[in-house]
Amino acid sequence: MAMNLARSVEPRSEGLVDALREAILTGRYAPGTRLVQDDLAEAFGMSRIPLREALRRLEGEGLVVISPNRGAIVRPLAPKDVVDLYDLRLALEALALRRASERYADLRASTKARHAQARQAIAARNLTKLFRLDRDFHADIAAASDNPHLVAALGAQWSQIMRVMHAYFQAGDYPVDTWDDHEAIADAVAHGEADLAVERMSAHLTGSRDRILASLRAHGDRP
Amino acid sequence: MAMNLARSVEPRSEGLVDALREAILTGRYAPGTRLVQDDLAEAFGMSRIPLREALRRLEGEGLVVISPNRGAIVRPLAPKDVVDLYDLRLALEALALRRASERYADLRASTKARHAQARQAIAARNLTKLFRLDRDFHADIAAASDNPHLVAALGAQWSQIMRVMHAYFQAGDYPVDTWDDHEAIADAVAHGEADLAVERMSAHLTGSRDRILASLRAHGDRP
DNA sequence: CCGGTCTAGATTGTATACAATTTTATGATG
DNA sequence: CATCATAAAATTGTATACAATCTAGACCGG
Repeated sequence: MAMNLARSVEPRSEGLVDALREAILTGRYAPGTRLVQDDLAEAFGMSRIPLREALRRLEGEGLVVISPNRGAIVRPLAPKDVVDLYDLRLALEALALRRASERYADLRASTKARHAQARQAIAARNLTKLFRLDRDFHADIAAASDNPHLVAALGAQWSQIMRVMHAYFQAGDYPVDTWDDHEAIADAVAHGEADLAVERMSAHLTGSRDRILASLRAHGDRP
Repeated sequence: MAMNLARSVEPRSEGLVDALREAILTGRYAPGTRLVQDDLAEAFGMSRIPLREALRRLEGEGLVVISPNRGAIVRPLAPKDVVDLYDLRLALEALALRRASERYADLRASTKARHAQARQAIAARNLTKLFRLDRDFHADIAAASDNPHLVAALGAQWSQIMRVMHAYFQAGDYPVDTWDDHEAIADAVAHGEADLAVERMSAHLTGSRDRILASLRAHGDRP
């Protein structure tokens, strides 16, 4: 019986993947960083076996590059990646918006709630929270598309863009009109106006991208 | 000084990933199949350590699902996946076509060459070769987009769709007008007519998808 | 016959140990 | 000083062994 409410203890490598991914997305392990197995294994208190499996997992996700006999590094990022990623992202977000609009998905309430939270987070200079709120909006749209494969593709994109932001952003750079944009997009979706929603998303993403590229040029091209 | 022309012997797990992926894409390991580590390790003549790493890699690619303490299975496929995958794929292919059209990428020669090869492959009933020729066309468009992230996304899609085709196709079902479609699309791209290319691609993919869905309904819903 | 418990077998998870390879340090040589 | 050869150290790759967990079947009371 004892029906395992605590859920069988997950294998070491499970939580490890999440911890490593988190560290990579937030830039604690910056692009290009060498991931030495002995060091990481000691840092996480386990042997290299589960660690290596976690690295392979992340390799499959595109966050890590592994060269035979030479080890793993956090996948590097170049300015062109920013352009390419946003180009791809817009195509994915547009599809998600169209599918969400078809069913008049109403994300207005949750979007508004996040807007309020964002104000607090801005006041508290809580950048981590801002990232999470931003992600939640886009994740909601993805979920509303009712297409798990699209959700996965957008998730992969988000990971890369998160890395870009952490690599090229300074805390102050977070655009304040993000949350107004979100509300405008949610409005369009709720009214089934897909084209309008896509147009607004396009402006939103272009602005975000250009801000990253500008801050990149300002702070030096050598990230 | 013996400069390693033979390229350092790649680690066991490298070739293994390719071999496993191949087996999954061609349906030799059908969707839902349990991947028992001991069996696979023996089959490939190695210990479970490199094998497990290969499975993690494929998990990251979305080809395999691993449950803690219960093992890995080939990721299942449902009819809805076919719809979702093609929906996503069209968005990706459309983006690739637009970028390729911007630079008037001329894929007409290689496309025509493949058309000729396809005729031979059809005569020889070489289904594997047909798949490869089909993939090459779409890979060429992806490459012409000059966006590695888009290439990766399309590659992931192609993997899943390959699985679908092998799961739901009979040898005879390969649509013969595929190669005419390809030539028409390449023409449009070479003339920079992106909208036309996308329209043709849309028709091409819709036809392909519907043929899969039909053959699915015909041969029973229990793949 | 049904549902539940228990144990044996099968299977996965990981630490240890060692082999293979690459990188770094060293010194010899021109 | 630059360049190459060589040895030592660091690091990755994998087999073995064993612990942890799950699965299947035997058994039993109802």
